[in-house]
This record gives sequence, structure tokens and C-alpha cells, in this order.
Amino acid sequence: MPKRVDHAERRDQIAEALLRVAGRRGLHAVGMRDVAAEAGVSLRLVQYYFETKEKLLLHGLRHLAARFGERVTARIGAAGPAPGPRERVEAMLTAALPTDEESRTFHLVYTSYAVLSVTDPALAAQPFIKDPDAAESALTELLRQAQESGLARPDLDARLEAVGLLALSAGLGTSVLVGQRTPESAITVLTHHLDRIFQPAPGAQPAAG
Amino acid sequence: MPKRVDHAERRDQIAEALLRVAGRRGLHAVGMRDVAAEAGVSLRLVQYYFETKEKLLLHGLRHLAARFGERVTARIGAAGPAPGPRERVEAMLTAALPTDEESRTFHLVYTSYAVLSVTDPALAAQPFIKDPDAAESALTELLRQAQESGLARPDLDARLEAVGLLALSAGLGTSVLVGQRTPESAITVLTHHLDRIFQPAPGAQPAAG
DNA sequence: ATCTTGATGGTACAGCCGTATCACGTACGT
DNA sequence: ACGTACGTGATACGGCTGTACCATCAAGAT
Repeated sequence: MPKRVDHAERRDQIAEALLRVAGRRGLHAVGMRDVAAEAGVSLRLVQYYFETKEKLLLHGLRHLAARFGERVTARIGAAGPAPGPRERVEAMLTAALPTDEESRTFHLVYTSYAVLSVTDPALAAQPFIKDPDAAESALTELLRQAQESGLARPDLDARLEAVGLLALSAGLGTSVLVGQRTPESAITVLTHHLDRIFQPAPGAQPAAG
Repeated sequence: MPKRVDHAERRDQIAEALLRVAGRRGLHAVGMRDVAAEAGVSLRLVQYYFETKEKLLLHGLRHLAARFGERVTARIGAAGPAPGPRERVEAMLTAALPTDEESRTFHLVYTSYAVLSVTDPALAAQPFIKDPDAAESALTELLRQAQESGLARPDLDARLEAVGLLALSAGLGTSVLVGQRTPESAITVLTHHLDRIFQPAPGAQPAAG
């Protein structure tokens, strides 16, 4: 046989090419030939590693979600040596805002996938809503911890707030994406809402435990 | 000449056909032939009234925005004979949530346009962000009125809250659209946030003025 | 009555898309 | 050493897309 190739690695390379061109020209305008050219390979190779375009798109979606997870992790790590709940929450929510090229691409392509998943039975909702659900649970847990630590108002429904914050972040992200709002103003709105949640209970000391 | 035809009316008929098929199969999958078939006319006629697909899409967007405006107005009117600020705000925000077929189509197609406008220079942001900006101003004004009437907390920045509410509503709408959340839970979250804003100033009587 | 012009139908054309097919080289198992 | 399976290239094919072209009918103007 010829040089044995790591299929998983090659598939990821091609998936990254897909995301790059999708971020530039829109997911709807992405063809297999574009992906091949962007990845520097022949059209045949894209066919070889992903037999069909549908599989390519699905893998692209998974790859995008994975990269975003790493981005959030990195952001939390960059927030300091031992980031508190608020820092973690801010890292999660601002990571999705289109503030730089990577997050801009992420938001655009992810929204494109979301739109496609509504009508395309292939990109079924099943794999699509898994990650948002996980984010919602993680955020809820962070808010609960903040409440127990006395950092956040204890009279709030943590899950309700988590859902609201994620929807707020997504909505703000879209408005930034279409140029209606600047990233700074979006962050201002987000911070404002976090300030209302992260208020110590009246007369409570921020005790550990 | 043959039967003189009202061009504006015919264009609206075709635009409605466009929106119907876009709501069913996704805006990305809409071709001129589909629109023609849905409208019950020949392909040639679609070309005749909209010379190019780009112009058809642009008119479709305007028509969608207009229909949504009427929907909001109708909702406000249905909220009672003399709806107060809170009722008006609720009508605006819930009208965009995908609770029935019409709003579902609206949200899907509008989001599709938003995604397209990011990369397509034709659907420039110029006409696209006009309506959201108007909604933001209208909502801000309603919140200010509520504050002056003592119905809403006076210590809030009305515009900041308006921006947040619109982004929240948009984000919730998308999550409902992709099937992550039920319309009821979205309304719950929205109502919850409105409850926090629409609180009378401590010790203030809801006097008119 | 004829000419003009708006409205409509049918259809052809060039281009792109995803997919399939054929061909070839190369490196490992035997 | 050799055959077999993997990796890769080139290209063809059918279908769909937006657009352009040609023809026709109808009704008002002259």
C-alpha cells in the first residue's frame, strides 16, 4: 500500500478547510470543489474521505463544536490561575460573541447550521441541540455554585437565568454579526445582566462553603 | 394592451409564495421555479416582475418585515382596548417567538436572510438592520413610558434593557426553532425577565403623569 | 383596421453542482 | 517478486440553476 494516512487527521484538515471557506463566503455557498481547493487537495480526495457532502457537513458541525469547546476551555484558563464562577460564566458567554475572526466565523457557521437543521432532515436536531443542552447544564451548575458561595443572588432560579443568559448571548452575537451592534456594546449589555445576577445576598458574607 | 395588472400587488403575491416555500424548505433551497409553481404562475412571470433573483429576495425581505410589523400591530390591538406599556412590550417580544406556523416561518426566513446578509454584498446590512433598529427605539420608548408611569423600575437604563430584551427574544426564538426548547418555556423565561423590569418603584404609587 | 405595447408562455443555453467511473502508482503482506 | 489493497488523479455525467431569447395574445391608440 502507499503511505498509510491517518484518516481522522485528514478528515479534520478538510473539515477545517470547510469551516474557513464557510466563514468567508457563507455555508450556503460552499461546494465540494471549494473545500478541496481550500484544503489544497483534489476534489476526489474530499469524496474519498467523506463519501457524500452530507457527511462532510455533519463532520464539519462536530468539528466546529469541538473547536468551540476548546476555545471556551482556553478562555477560562486565560481568566486566571483559579477563576471564580463569574469569570467562568463570562468566559463561556463572551466566547460565543463575534469579537474576533475566529468567533465571527464560529457564530456565522453555527447559525447557518442551525438554519439548515430546521428544514434538512439530515442535520437532524438530535446532534445539533446536544451541545447547547450541555452548555445550559454547565452554566446552570456554575450559577448554583455562585449562589452557594454567596456570590450570586440566592432568590434566582439558576436554570432560568442560565437559559436567559445563553439566549441573550446568542441574540447579541447575531446582532453583532449583521453589523447592527458593536462587540463592545454587546459586552456592555451582557455585563450589565451579569451584574444583576452576581450580587451578594443582602447581609451575607461571601463565605466559602 | 391586455388586462392591465397592478404590478405592486402581483409582486406581493409572488413574494408571499417565496416566503411560503422558504418557510417549508429553507431559504437556501428556494429556486425561481419553486416560487413560480407555488404562486401558480409561470417561471417567465417571476422573471417579468422581478428581473433577477437578487431583486426577488430583496423584495421578499421587505415584504416579510412589513408583514411582521402588521402582526405586531394586530397583537397589540388584540391585547385589549387600551393596552398598557407592559402589554405592548409583551406583544412585541412574543410576536417574534415561533409559537405558530406564521411566526415559525417568519423567524426561520428572517434568520436565513440575516445569515445571507453577512456574506452576500447584495443583501447589504443597510436595509437589513433598519427594522431591528426601529424595534429597538420603539421598545426603548415603551420602557421609558413605563418608568414615567411608575410601572417599571426607574433605576434601569431603558435602552440597555430594550437591547437585552430584543436579543433575548431572538435567541429564545432560535432555540425554539431548532427544537431545543418549547415555546412555553421560552415564554416563561421572557415573562420572568419582564417581571424584573416591570416592578413599581419602591413606595411609589402608579400615578399617571 | 392597423399599429403599438403590456403581459404571458415556452424553451434554450451556459454553468455549476454532487456524484460516479476509470486509471494509475505505490508500498506492504506473503 | 508479486499481487492486492490503499491513496490519488482526471474526467465524465445527469440534473438543476438563473437568465435570455423568441413568440403570441390582447387591448387601447391612431
